[in-house]
Amino acid sequence: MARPDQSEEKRKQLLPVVAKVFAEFGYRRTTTAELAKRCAVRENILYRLWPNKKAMFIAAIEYVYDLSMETWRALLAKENHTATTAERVLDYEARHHGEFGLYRIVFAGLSETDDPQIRGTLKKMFARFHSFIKSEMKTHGQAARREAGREKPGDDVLAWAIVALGTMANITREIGLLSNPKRQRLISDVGRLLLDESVE
Amino acid sequence: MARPDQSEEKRKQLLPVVAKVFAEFGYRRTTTAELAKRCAVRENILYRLWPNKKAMFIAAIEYVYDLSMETWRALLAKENHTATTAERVLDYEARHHGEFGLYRIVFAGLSETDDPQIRGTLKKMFARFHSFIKSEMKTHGQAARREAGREKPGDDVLAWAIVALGTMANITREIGLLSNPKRQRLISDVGRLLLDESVE
DNA sequence: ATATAAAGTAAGTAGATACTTACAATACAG
DNA sequence: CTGTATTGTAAGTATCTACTTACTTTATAT
Repeated sequence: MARPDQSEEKRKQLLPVVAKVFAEFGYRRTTTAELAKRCAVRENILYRLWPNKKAMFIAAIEYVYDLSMETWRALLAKENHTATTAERVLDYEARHHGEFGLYRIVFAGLSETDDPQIRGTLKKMFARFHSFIKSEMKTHGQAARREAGREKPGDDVLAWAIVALGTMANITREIGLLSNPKRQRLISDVGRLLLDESVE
Repeated sequence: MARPDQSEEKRKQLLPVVAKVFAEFGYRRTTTAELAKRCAVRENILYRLWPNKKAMFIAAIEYVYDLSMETWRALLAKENHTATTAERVLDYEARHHGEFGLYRIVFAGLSETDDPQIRGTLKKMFARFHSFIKSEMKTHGQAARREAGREKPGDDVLAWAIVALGTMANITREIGLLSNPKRQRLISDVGRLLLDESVE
């Protein structure tokens, strides 16, 4: 009868651009006009693909998360007998920090946590990230016994790790991700572990 | 000649209210109209105390940070021979998470990191926070030898700690706080430490 | 070819919102 | 008392921005 609907393809095509703009400007400061301009379409075309700006943002969070996960999975698929998968992910993250702008979008989302949809998306994302890491820790565990001898972190780095715990604890509180007792354990047990590490 | 200028007192009086509103709504979503309403004054009075909205926000970050530090210092001043100062701060943080809304304001700030003033304020704040922790770690070090036996964190908690490292690393990148190599060490050295902890 | 729905263009609108202005009331130094 | 600077009131303005509407063009299935 008429032209076939290519909305899905168009969405896939524009999403990387949309995500990039949100990563650059955050949520509030990103205007639909700017989104349209960078996508080289008119605003109403964006509104045919997504119901509103919030939906565009949520799509961006998910896109950028999927992209990160894809990279990690590809890393893990590579055969490498000198390092566990968990180690490989750590090495990769240490070198390629935030190249997809994941965290800029996460921070933008954290400023919008009173929106239940955005909070829910972040929550799901962090939970999946965490369970991914946890499952990889098991693989690491089996190999770790064989290979001892790691770099000892200095006090400076350990102190940053403690700041990290405090910050993460607040993120999980903000998005309702961890229960109070689990958050307390995160700070006090791991914190104590790091404190003790600083003297041995 | 005329009435003495009481701007300084008024600023001090309104700042807690201003900080609370920013913590509730983030930066962009906080309107000057709402600020004025909650302060029970008219907008132009706020504009006599601060040149613009951004200045109000920066003042709020500093206020809330000072308040946290004050609480910690008070904690440390208390004599307590069963725990090191570092341990007391950890215990306190574990229990009283973000009661001053510090982190909500920090997240709001992280969405505005392309503003050099806001980025600078955050940077200074995190740096001071870190050096405070680092200096307390030394005190802890001397006491830790005497008292062994801490709670062993489970894999679940350790995995969250690794997520925390990744998140913190991105925060420090975002605000230009840590050099690339130091960030890499944060993730790989402490990450490895935590991974190995999960099996022993 | 042509009916039909999708893709694109252009302009507009209603509501926010950061910041201003003009003016009245008040308190204090002299 | 009184001139003066501060404090408070009230209204406004210029700009921005999420979202819409009305319309034209284009591609495709029959």
